[in-house]
Amino acid sequence: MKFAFRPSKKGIPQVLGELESKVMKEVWDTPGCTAREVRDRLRVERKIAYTTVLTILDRLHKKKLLTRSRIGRAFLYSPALSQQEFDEIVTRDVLEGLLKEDSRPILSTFVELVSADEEQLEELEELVRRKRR
Amino acid sequence: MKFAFRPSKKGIPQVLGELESKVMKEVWDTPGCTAREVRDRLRVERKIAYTTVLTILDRLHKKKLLTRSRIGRAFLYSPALSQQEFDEIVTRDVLEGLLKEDSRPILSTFVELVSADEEQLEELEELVRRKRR
DNA sequence: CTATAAATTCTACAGTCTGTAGAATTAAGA
DNA sequence: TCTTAATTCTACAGACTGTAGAATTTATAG
Repeated sequence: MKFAFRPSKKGIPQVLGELESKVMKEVWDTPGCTAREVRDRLRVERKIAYTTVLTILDRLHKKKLLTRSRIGRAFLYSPALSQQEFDEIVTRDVLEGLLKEDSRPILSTFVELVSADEEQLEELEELVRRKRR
Repeated sequence: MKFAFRPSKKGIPQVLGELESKVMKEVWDTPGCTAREVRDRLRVERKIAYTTVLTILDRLHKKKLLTRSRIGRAFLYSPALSQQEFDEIVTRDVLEGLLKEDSRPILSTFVELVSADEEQLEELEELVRRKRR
């Protein structure tokens, strides 16, 4: 995968477009669904053309985020990765991307941010301790 | 600032375009320089039109990454932030962006990546220890 | 075996971002 | 005032995303 991470957004839209994110969400919720199903579920929220959904599904497929198989005349779309796997890859890529730079300031900023929450800091401490032995 | 972070790139281009990055670099190297100076220095590497450089300087100015003041008919451009400040903001924004999500997997991926390097891990441990008291 | 309905594919346009640069305009100094 | 350097304006291309109509393909009902 090769993506841009938008820190100002929240959730999947940090990495995909808004509509792409919604479509991924639907497919994660219902693996093996058809374009029509996705379209119908998005329709609940707002008007959207069937072919718009098709285009997005196709683009996500080209990005290798969805797999598909033909059943009769329709495609069934499924996620290529679970959302957990996806999140994990994003986190890993972003952190690796950051750590290409001089790691000092990154470590210190990370600890600073984490320590805004006492529990997080304890968790971090525990993780470090475990690694250290 | 509001930017996209491209983990696959290295350095400033993780956040700015390639040419924008080079221009920023020149201005960081020589604060208070003119467009012509920047253009001349980029020219050493490859052919580039003066107005192209002007456009980039103007865009960086609009993005508030450069300040400028008029001297005679020309603008003098200076960085709005030192490169250290810039890097710091990027790191902070990216990490804050990540930490909007469930922090558990982020902490654990972070520790995992950091522990690829013994020294980094020690540094992290020290930082955590210091916070904990 | 063919017509119809459903599905896909193709094509296209808009808006944003970045790279690129010519044309027009402004203004300093000789 | 004229020349020339500098800026501003405008524009286009390519990537990415949102949007959707038109054309084409295909499954299946009759």
